[in-house]
Amino acid sequence: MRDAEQTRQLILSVASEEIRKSGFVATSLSTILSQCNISKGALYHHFANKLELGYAVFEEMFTPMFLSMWEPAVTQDDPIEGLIALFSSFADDVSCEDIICGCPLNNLCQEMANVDEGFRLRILAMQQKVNTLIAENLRRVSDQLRNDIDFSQVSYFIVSVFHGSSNLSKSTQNKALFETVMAELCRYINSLKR
Amino acid sequence: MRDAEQTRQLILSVASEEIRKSGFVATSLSTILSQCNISKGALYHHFANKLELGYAVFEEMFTPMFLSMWEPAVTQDDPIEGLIALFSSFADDVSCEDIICGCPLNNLCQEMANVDEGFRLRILAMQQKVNTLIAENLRRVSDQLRNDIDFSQVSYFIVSVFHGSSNLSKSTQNKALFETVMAELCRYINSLKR
DNA sequence: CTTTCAACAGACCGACCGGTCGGTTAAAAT
DNA sequence: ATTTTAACCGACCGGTCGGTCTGTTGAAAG
Repeated sequence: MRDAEQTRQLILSVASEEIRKSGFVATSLSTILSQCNISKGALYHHFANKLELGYAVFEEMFTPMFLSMWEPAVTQDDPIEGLIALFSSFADDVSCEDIICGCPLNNLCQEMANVDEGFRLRILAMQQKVNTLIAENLRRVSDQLRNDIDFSQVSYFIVSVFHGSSNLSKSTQNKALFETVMAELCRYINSLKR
Repeated sequence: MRDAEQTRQLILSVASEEIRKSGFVATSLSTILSQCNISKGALYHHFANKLELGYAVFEEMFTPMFLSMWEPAVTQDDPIEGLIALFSSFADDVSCEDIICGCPLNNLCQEMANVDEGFRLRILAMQQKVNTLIAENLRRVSDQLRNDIDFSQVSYFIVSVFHGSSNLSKSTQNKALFETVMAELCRYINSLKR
C-alpha cells in the first residue's frame, strides 16, 4: 500500500504542474495536498518546506524538460535546421493552454530570481547550460555560417526571442502572436548561414 | 494643508515604484501606506480596492512611461537609427537595479495576464499600441528597407527580444547579458536595411 | 459662528498562508 | 507475536493579507 517514492513523485508531479500554471508563490500547499489526496504531514515528511519542494520541482521536473527540448534540436547534424524545426513544430504543436502558462524557466526567472537566491542560482545555471548547448553546437558547424558570428551572443539572442514571445503571447491568450515571432526567429536563424 | 490630488499622486507614485520592484501581488497595501505615511482609510478613499489602484498605476504611470520610451525613437526621421540609439543608450544607461526589476509591462504581463482580465486587456492594448507604433514608422521608411519585411512581425520580434533579454538578465543580476543581447538586436535591426 | 462634507485615521474582521506537532497506522525486522 | 519506525494524518498556530466601518478633522460654504 504505502510507497514513499511514489508519493514523492506524485507530489512533484502535481506541484510542477501547479507551479507551471500559477507560479511558485501563488501555488498553495493546500491545493497540492487536495490534488494529491494526501495530508500536510505527508508532504512535510518528504520536503523540509515549500522552498525545498520548489527546488526539487525545478531540478527533477523542469530541468529534464528544458534539456529534452533544446538538446535534440542542436545536437543533430544540422543545428540550424534543428532549431528551425524546433521552433516551427513548437508553434504548430503548442496548445493554447501552454501559451497562457508560458515557459516555466522564464516564469520562475521573472518571479523568483529577485526573491530567492536558491532559485536564482538554479535558474542561472540552467540558462548558462542552455546557452552553452546552443553556442557550442553552432560553433561546431561554423564553417557553414557567417564568419562574424558571436556564438554566445547569438545563442542568448535566440533564447531571449523565445522567452520574450511566449511572454508577449500571454496577453492575447492565443498562439497567433507566438507563431508570428517564431516565423521571424526562423528567418533570423536562417540568416546565420553564409 | 489637505490636498486630495497630491495624496492621490503620492499613492500612485509609491505604488508604481513598489509594483515595479516587487510585482502587483507581492506589493502589500501596508507597505504603500507606511511609505506614504497615510492610513488605510486615506487609500480607500481614493481607490475602490487594490485592483483599481493597480489599474490606475498602469494607466497613469506605466503607460506614459512606455510611450515616452518608444515613441521618440521611432518617430524621428530615421526610425532604424532611432531604435539602435534607443537600445544602445538603454544598455549603457540602465542601472543594475533596473535590470533586476525588469520592464514593468513585461512583468505585469507575466504576473497578471492569466489572473485578471482587467490587467490582461490593458496590457494587450499597450502591446498593440507599441507594436503599431513601431510597425507604422518602419513602414514609413520602407523604401530604405528590404522589400520582404512583414512590419508587424518584425515589430513584435523586436519587442520580444527586448523583453526576453531583460527577463534573462534577472538571473545574472548585472547588465552584461542585457548589453550582449541588445548588441545583437542592433545588428538585427541594421539588417533590415536594404 | 455654525454647518457640512470631503479627506483621512485606525481598530477590527475573516480568509488564507506556510509551518508545527502529537498522534496513528502499516509494514518490515526480530 | 512483538517491536520498531518510516510514512502519514490533521488539528492547530502565528502572521499577513485585502477590505470594512465607525469615528475624527479640517476647511470651505452659508
